[in-house]
Amino acid sequence: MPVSKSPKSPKSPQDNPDEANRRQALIRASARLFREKGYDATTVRDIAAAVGMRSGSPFYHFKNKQEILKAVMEEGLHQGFDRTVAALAKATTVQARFRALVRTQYGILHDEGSEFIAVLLYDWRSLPPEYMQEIIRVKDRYDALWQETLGDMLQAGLLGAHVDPQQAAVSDVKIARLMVMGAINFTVTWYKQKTQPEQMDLDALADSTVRFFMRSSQN
Amino acid sequence: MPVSKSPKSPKSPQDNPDEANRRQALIRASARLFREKGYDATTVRDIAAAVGMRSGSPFYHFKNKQEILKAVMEEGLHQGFDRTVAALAKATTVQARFRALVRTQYGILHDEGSEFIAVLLYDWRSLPPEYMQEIIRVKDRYDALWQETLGDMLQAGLLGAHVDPQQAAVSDVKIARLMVMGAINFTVTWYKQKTQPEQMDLDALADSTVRFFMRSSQN
DNA sequence: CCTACCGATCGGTAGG
DNA sequence: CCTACCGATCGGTAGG
Repeated sequence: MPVSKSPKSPKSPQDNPDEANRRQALIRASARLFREKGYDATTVRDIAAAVGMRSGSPFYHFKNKQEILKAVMEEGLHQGFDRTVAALAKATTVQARFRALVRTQYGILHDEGSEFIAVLLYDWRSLPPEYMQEIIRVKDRYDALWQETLGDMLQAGLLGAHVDPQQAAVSDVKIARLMVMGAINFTVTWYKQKTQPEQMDLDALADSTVRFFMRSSQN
Repeated sequence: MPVSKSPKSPKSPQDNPDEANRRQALIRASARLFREKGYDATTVRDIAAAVGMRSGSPFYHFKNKQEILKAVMEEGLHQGFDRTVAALAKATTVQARFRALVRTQYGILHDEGSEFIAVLLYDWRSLPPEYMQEIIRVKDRYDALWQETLGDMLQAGLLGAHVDPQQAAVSDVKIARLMVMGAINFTVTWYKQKTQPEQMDLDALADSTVRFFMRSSQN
């Protein structure tokens, strides 16, 4: 029995490749718009127009606007996780892993077409509470990638200003992660790419960041 | 010629103390609501209700909703500036000035009734572009307070992981400020006070932050 | 500052 | 996925 050719069942988006593509297009366009104007200030009509649909059609792919936000955040966490794992895999030393984490996070936050995590950071409050748990669970796995490397750094006395490796506590690792990731994530509020020629690019920004946080060996 | 007792001229809010009070009440209530739900998700009706007014009455004090947002941000910058200057005045050493900056900023961000700067950080995008210039000018003076102390710290080799005091460049100070303030400001996204008893209070958070960023003398 | 209201917009739906 | 639409809400105003 051949599968019907007309896409009439939105039950499982993965079933029909065309439908999955349209769904992905909606997620990408939404991420861009949310990042630019914010979730609340972005209209379903804006989203529809961005992918060449009419105003009611996004609801064929998503139950409501909040589901779109959730999908954007999930996409961001999955992409971010994958990119981070891939970057870590290529790094051999602790220092290299740290560099990889920093540089990758900047890419995740500022690369063109990579607006998902910025949306998560900006519009977390707009996510319905019943979705938060689910997102947090994925985010925890993400944070764990950092926690491990930062813990190694602390124990080797390579991170921060003057933490004594001997008495590095668990809470120190957590604080270190919150400070380092906070500093990096906060760049979503001020860093603009491709504006001026003298503008720091992401490589330079990552270098400066690593230099600020990481102790050099000969110190 | 005696001044009319009935408040009928909203031209200069400072003229009538009652009017100025109501205006302040609106700003404070708006800050709390914006901080909680975001600017877009907060209704003028919400704001009015929070101070016991009817839905149209806030427009007696403000031209429109955006003016309220601007007023909230201005209030935050002025309060923040004053608190920071006062805190710095009491500090004698560079280290003490750094501690003062960090602890004060945490208070500015998380004290009850001090939601203004958090709103500025969260809802910057919602501010009409024509107001941004004005706010940025005040913010620059604010940042300058940090820049000076952080510059001294860098030159004394007291800040960050391994910056060589001999070759500290101007851009290093700026990066240092962006990293330190970024880490602190980003706490608006995760730090919650008074939830659990084991929850770090602001003093502990400030201590951890200082310990992470500042080099101790005997290092 | 209230009453009474309006025009516009927005998320969402029915029915094909 | 489109057409056609609706109910609700929202920022803002007139007139006192």
